[in-house]
Amino acid sequence: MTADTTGTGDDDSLAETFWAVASRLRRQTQESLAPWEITPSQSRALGVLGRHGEVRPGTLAEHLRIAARSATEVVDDLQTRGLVERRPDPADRRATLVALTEEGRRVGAAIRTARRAEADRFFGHLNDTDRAELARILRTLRA
Amino acid sequence: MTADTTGTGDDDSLAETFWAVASRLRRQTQESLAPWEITPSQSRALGVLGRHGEVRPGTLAEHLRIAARSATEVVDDLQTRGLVERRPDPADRRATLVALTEEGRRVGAAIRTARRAEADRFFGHLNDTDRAELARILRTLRA
DNA sequence: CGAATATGCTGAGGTTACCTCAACATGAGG
DNA sequence: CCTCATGTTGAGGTAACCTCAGCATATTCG
Repeated sequence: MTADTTGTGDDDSLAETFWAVASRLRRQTQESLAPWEITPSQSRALGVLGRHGEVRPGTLAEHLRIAARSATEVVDDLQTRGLVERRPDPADRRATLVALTEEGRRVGAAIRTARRAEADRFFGHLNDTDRAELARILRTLRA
Repeated sequence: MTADTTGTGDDDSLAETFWAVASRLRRQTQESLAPWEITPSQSRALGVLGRHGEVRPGTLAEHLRIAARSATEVVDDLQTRGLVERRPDPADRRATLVALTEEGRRVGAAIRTARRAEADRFFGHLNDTDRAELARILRTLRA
């Protein structure tokens, strides 16, 4: 994974600055993930599972915005790592439910904490007003 | 390419909001690139070449922050599309210089314009003060 | 009810954008 | 001129996606 996926080198418009910051944040986030040897995708999946409880691969795929087939793969990986388990969906015998294992819950929580700490560190360089301003402005851009 | 490469699903801290915005911006940028059927990497390379004139593949790689070998590939692609050409480096017979063709210059400029317009549209939802604030705050985060 | 059709998962195999490693040519310093 | 460094590229690998096809089950409808 490299710096700036979006096609901008090093000049200086708002967009460029934005991507430069994004790149820094991504790098830092990635490092904070390293201790668990988990890929971003996997971590994302853990997040979804933590928030939604057991879900079917297809649903997971929607949340991750990837194809259903690809979710199967992510689940496979997490399963070999012992972080999730598959069980039959009692409501539909075609389907499978993916659920966190005890270990998965533990790791998921640890990651969430680490990520939060790391984000605080990152945005901690700002004073409170700036942080609030940034949040407000970003929220309007998110729409 | 998917939404949020960094492993965060859908909750609501500053970081999450930031990535949500990033994702929107990336998507939009990508669409604005579509007419040229050019990948983000290639567009990045065109940008570097536009800014630096002729460079060696190795130098290009540094700017793109990818391995030298991978730069060779990007150059190959641009060359088959007729956007760049390779010529021997008169100063060092091991080396090659990569330069924009006329067409490459044309396309590069067009892309730059499109990208700029698209960024204006994106950040245009903000009023002038907010835009300035955002720029300032992002610049401090870039450090 | 039974047939047609839709849905959920996954095997097989492809693509893209990277990577490393080794080969080869040339440059530079002792 | 011999050794070591440097620049590019062939060969081959990987991660994270993708589509398409197949199979099992569910749902709908005549």
